[in-house]
Amino acid sequence: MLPRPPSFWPSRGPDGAAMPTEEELFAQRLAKREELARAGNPYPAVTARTHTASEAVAAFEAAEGSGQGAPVVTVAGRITALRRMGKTAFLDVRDGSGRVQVQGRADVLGEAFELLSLLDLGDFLEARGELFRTRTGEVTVSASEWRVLTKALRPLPEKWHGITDTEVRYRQRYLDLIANERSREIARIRADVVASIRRFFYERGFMEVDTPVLQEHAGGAAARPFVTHHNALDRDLFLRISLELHLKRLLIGGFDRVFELGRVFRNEGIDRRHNPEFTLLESYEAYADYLDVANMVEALLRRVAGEVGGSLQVQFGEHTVDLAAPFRRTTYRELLRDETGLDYVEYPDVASLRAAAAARGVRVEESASWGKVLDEVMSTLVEPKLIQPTFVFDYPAEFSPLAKRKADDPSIAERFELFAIGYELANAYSEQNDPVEQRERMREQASKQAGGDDEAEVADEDFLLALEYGMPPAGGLGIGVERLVMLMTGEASIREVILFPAMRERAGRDTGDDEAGDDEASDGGA
RNA sequence: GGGCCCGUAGCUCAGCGGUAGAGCAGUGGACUUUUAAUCCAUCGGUCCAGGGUUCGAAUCCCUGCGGGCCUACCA
Repeated sequence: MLPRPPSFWPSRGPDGAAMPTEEELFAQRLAKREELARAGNPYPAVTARTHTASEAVAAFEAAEGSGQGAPVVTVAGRITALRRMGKTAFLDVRDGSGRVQVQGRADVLGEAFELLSLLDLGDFLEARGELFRTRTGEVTVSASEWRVLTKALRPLPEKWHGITDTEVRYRQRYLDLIANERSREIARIRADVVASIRRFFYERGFMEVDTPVLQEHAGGAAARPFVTHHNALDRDLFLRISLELHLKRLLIGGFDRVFELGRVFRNEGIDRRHNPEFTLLESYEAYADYLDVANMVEALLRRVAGEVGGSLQVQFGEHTVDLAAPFRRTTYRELLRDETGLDYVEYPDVASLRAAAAARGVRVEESASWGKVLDEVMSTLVEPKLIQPTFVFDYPAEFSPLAKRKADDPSIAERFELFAIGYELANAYSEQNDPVEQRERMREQASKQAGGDDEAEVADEDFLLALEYGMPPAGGLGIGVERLVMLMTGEASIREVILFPAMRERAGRDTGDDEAGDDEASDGGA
């Protein structure tokens, strides 16, 4: 359960009525805050820190090694443990670099020692003093002076079980980060993955760009968009579902290598693998085709894994994913035939294909198109088996409207998807740059949409106009960053790799209390 | 959307038809080298919400809210 908002801030007064525990804890800390304020500002703007926690420890060890005197340091951080024992106290102080112990002694601190009783776990503290090593060997700051940098008003999660309630972990991620080392580690790995991706593309001469999130048409993928409204223009706009069509406009504009790491939004369900907003990496390279892109993706994954985890053998559950060996390469038709015995060229119409799918236990909606049925067979029967990185080349052109057809077989698109640990990691094409063909394909999709398929591509006339000016042949790539991070961390849920995953709206707060709180607030001046 | 599981103190959990519990945190006390400090004492509950069954409900039933997993949907 979540803490309630401090609607009780206007204290209910010392009427002796039993206060709820949480409120009582809050009130105690508020009182300590007041008392600290009498001795100085409990929220000063500047600190006099000279060393991070880990720097302080290192400085002492260096001095020790060279026989110099013990350094005097000022450290600052959050109090994560507090051991008071009569006339001595030990505090664990944690900052972004790590932890350092601070000792306070009555004979050194005098009156300031008594004020230590106003400290709680969670407060931020600054302490200055000489470093020494305790009897148990720990490098410690012997405080000659200290002050509070931030008084915390709510208690931190319990010190060794931490916080496990998944809901609280997601809704109050800061508590999760305080309590759970693993959550901090995942966040860092994600940051490292993104940084590594950027370095990779920079080194290859790609330019990073930003394209609009609010769009007239949400194109470039098949997904339901979010709709919003622009008041001044009095017009509905869509949140983008991909980056594709704007990046291609940049190829037309003359930038040969562009990429974007951008948030996209898809109005779909939420589950272990899907979050309504997620980060997409897309890159476009002129004068390259999808085979060039495949080679690049392989290099990219190795690079990221090497930089992030140091190993090209990535553990995922019971599986070890090997990124070092050349990735398996197969084709859509061959893979499907090998895994299910279904050769789709033998089923050119929906009815027969549907029957073949049903014979293999795959059932689809009545309205499903030929491509949809095929995709369903693939994703339920084949994709989950693709644990090791596997390139699947040459998708049916039917459901690849933005890809170029193969020169020797127009029923096939120059497209590949890369799979690992059972799901799609990357999707790439030799990009369709024939404006006539592209217009036909988009119109086809648009009629599907008119026919009730609200996830079909929309015809983006502005994009088609751009295409008519000529786009160089190019290889394009899309990678779901969260899925890549899941692979790199071994996490099975996308919510673990998104700091603030989408959650339902919180339940209405306890009846009556909010109104009462508001009344008190509005009556506050009376 | 469907199925299963969960919701008890600030945190982690026990209790599962008969007076609401433990550890940690808090408060008071002892303690000048602790580090899950220790020891003594103590405060703390809308048992998610609403309805029902029952002499009696945290416990059983129904509904709702929130969460998790599975499934469906999902380029």
